Amino acid sequence: MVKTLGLDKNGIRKGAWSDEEDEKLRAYIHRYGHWNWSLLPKFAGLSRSGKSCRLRWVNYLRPDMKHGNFTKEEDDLILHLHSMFGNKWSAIASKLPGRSDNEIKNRWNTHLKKRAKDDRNVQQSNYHAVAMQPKDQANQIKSIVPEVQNGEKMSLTGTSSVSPSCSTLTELSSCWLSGADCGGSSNAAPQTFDYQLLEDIWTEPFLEDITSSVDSMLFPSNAVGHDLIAQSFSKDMMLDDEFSWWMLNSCVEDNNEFMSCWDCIH
DNA sequence: AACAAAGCCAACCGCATTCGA
DNA sequence: GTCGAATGCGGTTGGCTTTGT
Repeated sequence: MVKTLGLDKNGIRKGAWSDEEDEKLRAYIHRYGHWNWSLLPKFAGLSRSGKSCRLRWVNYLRPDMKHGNFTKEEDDLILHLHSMFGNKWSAIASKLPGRSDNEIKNRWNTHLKKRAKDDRNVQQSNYHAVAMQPKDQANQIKSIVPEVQNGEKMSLTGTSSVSPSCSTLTELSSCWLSGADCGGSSNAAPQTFDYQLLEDIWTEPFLEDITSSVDSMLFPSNAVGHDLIAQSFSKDMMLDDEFSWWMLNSCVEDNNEFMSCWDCIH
């Protein structure tokens, strides 16, 4: 499971850490802290590079580290955060106390990447199911939602805040299911849309699938996951903060701007 | 039982960024 | 402003373990 032990040309040890080395590093940092990673190994009596010591501490020896299997809630949170941050493992790790970026990265590559791909496929097939519905059902929806028929942009606020700006209900569904903004007036502050109204409209069985897909895209599928996310974000950003969502929405078209926007909201 | 393939994860490597002289 | 050292980050590797044949 670990790389074989060896020495490089400078006599620096490589490969798996022994219990003795762990104890030396732990004891040293406990007493003096990690004031300088480059000099630390010398003072701690370790034949390791500073880099290696730092990695060992950050990924394994830190006292607040959790060891063991990931919970479903943690998996859900990683999936959710990865959809926002991409491969920004340190950013994701900062939202999961006790887990290192390396651990999360491994978790993603070995388990969650496949699950995320499967989820996307499910969402796409739901979208196609909607697109294949008869015209009269689409007209029925339009007749109930005059704002949509008139081509006005709309967005969601409230407990399930998200603010795609779309001109038709189908377009709106498409945006939700793909996680994309529809474009248009993305720089405008969102108008409000009653989520309850949406539920009243979408009473047909096929539409129930959509609403659950939308929910699962916006949040992980279980209540505990919701709590975790809420805890994770509560310090930095309120999910139902309309301004925050508007800012994110207006930046989300440009991934490079997204991160700076995220920092800005903080 | 023996072997191969896939899964898993600790650790390494190289690059980017930050910091201090 | 420049340069080198230190630090941090993300991608990749290597080898042990588990599973399948």
